[in-house]
Amino acid sequence: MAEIAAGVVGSTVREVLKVEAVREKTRMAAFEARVISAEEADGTKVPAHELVYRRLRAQVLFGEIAPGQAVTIQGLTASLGAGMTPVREAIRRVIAEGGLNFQGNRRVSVPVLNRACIEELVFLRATIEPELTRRAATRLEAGDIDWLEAVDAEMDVAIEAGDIATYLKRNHAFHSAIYEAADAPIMASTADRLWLRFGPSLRVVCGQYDAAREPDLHKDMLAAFRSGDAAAAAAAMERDVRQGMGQIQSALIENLFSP
Amino acid sequence: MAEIAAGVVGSTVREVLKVEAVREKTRMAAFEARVISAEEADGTKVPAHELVYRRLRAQVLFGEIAPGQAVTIQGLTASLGAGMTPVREAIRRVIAEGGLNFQGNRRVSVPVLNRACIEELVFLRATIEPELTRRAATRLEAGDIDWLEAVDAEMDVAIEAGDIATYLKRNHAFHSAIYEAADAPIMASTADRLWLRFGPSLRVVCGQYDAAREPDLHKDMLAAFRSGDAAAAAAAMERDVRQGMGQIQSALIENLFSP
DNA sequence: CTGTGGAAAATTTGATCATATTGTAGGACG
DNA sequence: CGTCCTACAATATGATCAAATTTTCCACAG
Repeated sequence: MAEIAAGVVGSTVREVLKVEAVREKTRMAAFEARVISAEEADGTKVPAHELVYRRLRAQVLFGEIAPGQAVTIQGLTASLGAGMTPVREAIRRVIAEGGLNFQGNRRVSVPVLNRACIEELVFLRATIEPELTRRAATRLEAGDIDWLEAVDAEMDVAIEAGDIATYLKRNHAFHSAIYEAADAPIMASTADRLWLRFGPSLRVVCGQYDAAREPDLHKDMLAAFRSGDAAAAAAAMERDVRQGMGQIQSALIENLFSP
Repeated sequence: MAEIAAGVVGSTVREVLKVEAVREKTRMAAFEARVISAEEADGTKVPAHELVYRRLRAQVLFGEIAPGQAVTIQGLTASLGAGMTPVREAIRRVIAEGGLNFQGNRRVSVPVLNRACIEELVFLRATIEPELTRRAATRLEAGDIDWLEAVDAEMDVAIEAGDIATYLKRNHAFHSAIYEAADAPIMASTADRLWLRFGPSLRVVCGQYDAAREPDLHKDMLAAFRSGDAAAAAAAMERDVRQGMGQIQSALIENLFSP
């Protein structure tokens, strides 16, 4: 065990992650590369603690670490090839964002959603995200909407192909881009933090429900953006939020006694 | 400087803070001691990084560090007598909560509010905090309301005496207790994080406006709690939020060009 | 003879620190 | 005015200590 760890630690996190960072020319690829790459878009170096944070956050957000599963410092130092200090800082950040739970006995794990939490999340999301959408609607330019449409199309392809990982990433990218466009950093970070709470459960839901049967509210939103109808876009976002959270709630109620 | 730091570092943060923790029998004292003490209420030890975090958070929240002022790791290791690792983790946590700003050139400072931020905060607070109050109203018991009333009374005394530090702490304690009583952890943590954003500016406001001239909405809230009128309590909270944020906005507009 | 309970050792994991390395800012110098 | 240099602060590592969990093993009752 010690020998294995020593072997991994030999190469820095920067080198390990550089290999993964497949740089492409499309905007989407650049968007994803930002999570993994050792360099920022402008070429400045990204510190290790930041890289570890982004990787860890993505792992939680996209359900790579299952709800209830424990996260250990030493496990991350081994799997990411980083030192203890950066890993520690990354974990603390994600805990502060609600993506991880700090149990009293100094154990850290991914929180498990219960019914009360879902109700809270529905209230918060249904309040904040439509407002962000309303603001974004007045600021999005044609090129931005084109990109949103492309992301949404990639999402549909992923659904068709049963590629859950890509579906989750594109779905988040779609929403996240709208929040960024709203030019309201506090609300955007608040909304993004909520995603960290229900993200881990989304993957569980995916296998259970046929999303294709529900109306596609992303399309409504895009149409509203095109016609500059902020109220309609906000309304579509609220329905999208309620639809998604409803699916999580249904799935969790069924699985309530079957972990 | 190095000599001074060395002198302080000799004693651990635990010992330094233990001295400050004047344990009393009143609930308010216990409430405050929790921030500083080296032991939890049940006697379990609190790790240094947690203590540093609480201290730092309080310093930001109550304006002991002014908006715009820089925060350095080494400064905190010296002033709190802790090692670098715990300080580092605490800073990351507060940054993740929005109480500190991580500037690209690896500088950390207390963010300065601008008009756009205040508008965001008004929207979020005016949405979330009344909802928390509504929930709290159905759960607060007579003893809890008694305590809230006592805290509010202490706040009035502090205002009368011109003791801004105590005023800010009691005001926060009043709101914080309501949020905790709402039994909605996600919403409560969201609301508490927002306080971290405008807290530093509250102290600036205090010197400028005569709060006594505005209607005392805490009293309305308490009356609504007593009569079990959740809607009235929520309405009072919303007015209280708008009143407070309005004062900040007025003060900042005046001082806009006079730092 | 076997299964259960509990205590103690062993292992894993977390917390903290001292120190080496790296990057940045601001001043000195051409 | 731009470039280089120095001092300082942040980043990152591995070592060390402490806490908690897991495993092991033995005694004893059934």
